[in-house]
Amino acid sequence: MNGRMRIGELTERAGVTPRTVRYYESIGLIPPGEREGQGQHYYTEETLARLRKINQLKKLRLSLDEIRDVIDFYFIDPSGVQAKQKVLVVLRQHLAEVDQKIREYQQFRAELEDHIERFERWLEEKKPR
Amino acid sequence: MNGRMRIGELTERAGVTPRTVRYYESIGLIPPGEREGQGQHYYTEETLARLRKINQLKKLRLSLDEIRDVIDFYFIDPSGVQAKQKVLVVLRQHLAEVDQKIREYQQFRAELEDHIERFERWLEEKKPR
DNA sequence: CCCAAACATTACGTTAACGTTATGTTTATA
DNA sequence: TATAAACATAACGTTAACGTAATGTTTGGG
Repeated sequence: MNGRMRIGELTERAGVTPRTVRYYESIGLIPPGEREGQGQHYYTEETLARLRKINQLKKLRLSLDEIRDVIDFYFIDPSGVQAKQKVLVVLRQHLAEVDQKIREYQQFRAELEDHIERFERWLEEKKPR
Repeated sequence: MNGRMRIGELTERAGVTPRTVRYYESIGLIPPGEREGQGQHYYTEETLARLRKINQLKKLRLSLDEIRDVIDFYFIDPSGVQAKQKVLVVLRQHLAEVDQKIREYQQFRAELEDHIERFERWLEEKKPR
């Protein structure tokens, strides 16, 4: 609950490994943990929240590239109306993409069911009893 | 229509590349084409049928590993019952996975809509005209 | 016999997202 | 102060399904 944690606490609470955190830092997905001089890195609650949001988006099969395109909009706190409207545009676009993916999966699901039914009917006819 | 074709005819009729044929040979998905001494390979109609069956299963999004688990039954078991039962198991498993993904996407869709609505309400209150 | 296609054989490349050593340093605690 | 646990860094490894040179050999037609 502190604002300063090391990588061990961060990764445990986020459910990722240190390797993942460092990889995300290297590709600019999360900000690098601050360090005092040359030693270890310290991370904030906001970075933890970012990691959790990244995990959410990963579950939706977004690539890290795609996540990088949208992640900031979840954490910028737009002071003005224009900023919020920009966020809205991105979120709506995101919604459209998710709807598209849902349609694609449902289409594939239908094809799968069709195939399964055909297999079942074939087996029924061949082996009545 | 002969029983002896070289790789060019095989790949053209199967709709794959020579690289694909050799890769499939290397992983034991199709039998290696016979050769006279040291020269070129000759393939049979059965290998062509195998390639076409592989393509069918790939359209069902089976991995080559999964295909290798079932492909032999199409050509060894004359009734095809065993093969179809095995394929059925794999297809049902895929169906369950797809259903799970659809649920995840719908959950995320709901969260997104919630987010969007909150933004819209904020903008309405702040800027009612 | 000649030559262009077709074929064969290596072997490195590609993409994404980290895992896994290997080795050395820092921190916290007794 | 000693030392174990935690941390840092570098670099090679992994998965899937082939693509893409690069180089050499075989085949069929004229």
